[in-house]
Amino acid sequence: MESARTFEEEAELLKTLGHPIRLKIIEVLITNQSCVKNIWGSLGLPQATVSQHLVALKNKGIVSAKRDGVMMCYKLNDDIIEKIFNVLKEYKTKK
Amino acid sequence: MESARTFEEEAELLKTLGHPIRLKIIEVLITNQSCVKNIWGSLGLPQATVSQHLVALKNKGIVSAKRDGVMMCYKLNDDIIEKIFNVLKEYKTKK
DNA sequence: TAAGTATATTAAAATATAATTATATATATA
DNA sequence: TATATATATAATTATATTTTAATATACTTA
Repeated sequence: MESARTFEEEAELLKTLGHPIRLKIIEVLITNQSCVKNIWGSLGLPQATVSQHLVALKNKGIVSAKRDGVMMCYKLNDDIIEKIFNVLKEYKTKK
Repeated sequence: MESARTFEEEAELLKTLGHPIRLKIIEVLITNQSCVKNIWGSLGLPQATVSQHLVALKNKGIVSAKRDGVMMCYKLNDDIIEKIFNVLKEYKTKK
């Protein structure tokens, strides 16, 4: 018998995705994997801010990182992120 | 020409969905529309808690309410919610 | 209209999250 | 080894969210 779902993990995932900067980062990573400098450079955001959001994404397993020389290269871990992102494109606010 | 997306609204939507109680409420509403008492009764949660989460969901246009006598009947507003919910079912944490 | 039921609102306290600035670490190269 | 570059971490401050309890409102029916 299946016990009632708690949705704890699913909520964590959505909550982590639910930040404008993190969505922008994900948009970048959907196209290509990318190093940190590339991300903050293209988004015009402070390095530390981006780095902290990347930590948040990594802690939830949404992205993973690999060192390449001086640079850390981030990529999306799971197809599910792109799927959610695509569903989101249909979204229009109804106030 | 299209200016860079801010993802403000999308982030708000995901952040609002990203709470375990609200996901439970949504799970109930995917099956049937339902009055408040039904929701807090079946989830075993305080009335005020459920009521406040319903306000949050309504403010984002995720649910809408209609009075039926003493009762307020809530339903999901947008297919997109069920789509996100379905994508979420594939999700397994990678720590 | 009084009493009961269903729901909403408010306020307060606890906790969590965010941005900024400063500093630290790791690697590469002269 | 000294220096530059890329990234991470920490501390601080500001803001937002969550929960709970108490109270208020709306409707129904006797």
